[in-house]
Amino acid sequence: MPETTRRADRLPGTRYGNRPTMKDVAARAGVGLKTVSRVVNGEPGVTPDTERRVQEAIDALGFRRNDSARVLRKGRTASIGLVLEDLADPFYGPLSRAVEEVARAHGALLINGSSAEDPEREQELALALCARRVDGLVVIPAGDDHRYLEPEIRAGVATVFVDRPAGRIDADVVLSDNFGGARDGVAHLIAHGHRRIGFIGDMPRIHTAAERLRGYRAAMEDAGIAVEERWMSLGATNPERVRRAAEDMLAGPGPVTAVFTGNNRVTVTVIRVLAEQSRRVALVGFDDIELADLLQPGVTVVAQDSAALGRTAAERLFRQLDGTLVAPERIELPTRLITRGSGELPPAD
Amino acid sequence: MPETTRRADRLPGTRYGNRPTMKDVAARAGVGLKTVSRVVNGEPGVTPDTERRVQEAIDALGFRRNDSARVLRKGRTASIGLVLEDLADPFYGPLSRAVEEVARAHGALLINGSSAEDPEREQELALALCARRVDGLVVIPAGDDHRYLEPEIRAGVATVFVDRPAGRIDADVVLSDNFGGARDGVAHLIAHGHRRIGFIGDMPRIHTAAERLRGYRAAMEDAGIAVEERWMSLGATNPERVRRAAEDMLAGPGPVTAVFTGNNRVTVTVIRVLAEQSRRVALVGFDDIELADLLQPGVTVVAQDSAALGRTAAERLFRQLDGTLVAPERIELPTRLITRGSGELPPAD
DNA sequence: CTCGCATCTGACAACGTTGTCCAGGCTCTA
DNA sequence: TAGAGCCTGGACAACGTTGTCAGATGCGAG
Repeated sequence: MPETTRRADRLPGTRYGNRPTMKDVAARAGVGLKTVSRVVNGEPGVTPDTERRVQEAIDALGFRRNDSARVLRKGRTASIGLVLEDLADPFYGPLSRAVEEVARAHGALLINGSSAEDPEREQELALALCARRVDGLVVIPAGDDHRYLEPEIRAGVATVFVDRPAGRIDADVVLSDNFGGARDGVAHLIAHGHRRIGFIGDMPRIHTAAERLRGYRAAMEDAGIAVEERWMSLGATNPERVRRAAEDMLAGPGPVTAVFTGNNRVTVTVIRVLAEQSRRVALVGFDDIELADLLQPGVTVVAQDSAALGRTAAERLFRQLDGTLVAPERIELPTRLITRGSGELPPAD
Repeated sequence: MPETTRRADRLPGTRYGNRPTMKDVAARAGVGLKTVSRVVNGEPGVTPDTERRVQEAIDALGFRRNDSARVLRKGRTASIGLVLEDLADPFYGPLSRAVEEVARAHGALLINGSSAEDPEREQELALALCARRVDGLVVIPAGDDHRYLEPEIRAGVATVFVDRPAGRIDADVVLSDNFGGARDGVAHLIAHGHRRIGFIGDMPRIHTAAERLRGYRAAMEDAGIAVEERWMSLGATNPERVRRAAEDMLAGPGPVTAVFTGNNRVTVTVIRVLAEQSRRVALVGFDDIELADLLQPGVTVVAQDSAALGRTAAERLFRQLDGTLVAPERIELPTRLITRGSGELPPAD
């Protein structure tokens, strides 16, 4: 099969396996080094005939410009970094994709990494990206102290935080209205007659979790309901703990008649638990989930627009790079209550 | 608030805003350039006292090694590229994450980009990554001719294709058993008494779609069932077309009693359509979907392990870089039929 | 006290590209 | 035909790092 390449063809040994450089192209085309550079970059000042000869040499040698050298010379990498929690989480896919699209529109590549919710790993990753001299950084914080980025920001790395605010530095932040969204969601349950309402969320050291908890408390207080300690479960990170927490608050005397869940992962687990109950328990979840409308009953959620979060953050980042922006700002995007049935169930004591 | 940094502190003007270099560190510490390099890279041959002085200078200046220059000198970037179709697709999140974890274990960063199913964009992206001198490339092909990668592969860029095979070049490929999975899924429907079975899938120019279609045809043929043209819909890419296709094959004389869907997006749409039908129609879908078990009925699927695909591909890529591998190979991972109810419904004529 | 050796340090070139600047050849005009 | 001006092409330095190699320093042994 003459039309294929076998790996055995590859030149062994030397670095990059003897990749041709502009010098090689110049020699082959019989022109100067800079002339090749001009052709490659589409700069003016090359006669059509010379350009053709250079182009032929490029094609013949399979030359490809070395962007590392280019970056070293020019000082801009045309790439931005994205540090997020977990790409496998359905919440971050669209966000990442939105950031990528904006980057692409600005001719930049996106490098991303997952912090796995570990502050140390977040720092390690962010600094590795800075060492590559990304032009900017979009960070979904795992930690709560970002002073380690001070030298980078001072050195000109555009930085925007998303989903959670930065810790101890003054920087651009784009978030959802976690407090308001949670308060509205819980108020919705109260409006449908519930008073014993459970809350299952992430560790309060995570800003979004703390804000949503605050929203829950605010809604309850507004309604004059005293929250009992056992209605709340914080830091339920894995499905087993969420399950136990849900079962606990559904059992015993004075069980909850409704549950507010603090994020999509918790919601999914709680849906399973509720499906096993004989009694109908109301549910409102933070974050939308796919197929929520097809379940019985449909799942009422407080939805945030993760793509909009990413897009807004990335656009702001490039405006920093343009020099258009000066003062860091905190942008809060609204959430949307989507009623589908589960949040409208009446209390079943 | 003395503990925060304001962007206004940033030095204006010069490239990178005056980022300190090893030279600056050396000057401040009163040592030679190479000594700084040694400290930064943890090379031996530096007295503790000197090391301390250098470290102090590094901290004082906020120095961070410029990896672009390092790459230029060393020839390895310790980064790999991933070209996939759409990060927002739940199928690719875990795959990407798996690749990232393997890369991380090898001390490499992951740069990824979405091709949006456009061959031209795939090529553009892959070559941009090569220009950055990534050490390797994991590609989920959108196009069917990858000869443009020949010079790169020859130059030593490790390359692995995932999910779909490479076109016109001989390279490592990791895929799911699309043919077998689809055949088993359709056979499962036949075993439950169905004979008029619909197939809704992607454009057959996409390898996975073609294979799954082939599996459908094989299962039908094995059972001695002549497939009617109007039972098949190929190239239904957006929800509207899928919906129409499903409605068409469910209407008219001799409607299908079961549907096999070719990917997760199609499955989701078809679930919606079936939910509106008065008659119970059986369904088996390719790709698992979240909450499939909680629907009424649960959705029977042919599941592929996207994380395993990513992990296998990345591991193979690093083995190429180790020099452990020689001959390109085609690795096929098995799929798994998960029965949840929708695929076990009897025909309702 | 001096030599030799081991240890530590630094000068220098090179990586591949781009920006600056100058040389040479051409055209056009007087 | 000579001079001015324009256009094209190329020599050279610089970007920040690392590998090479030779010099400096200190210590112990003879």
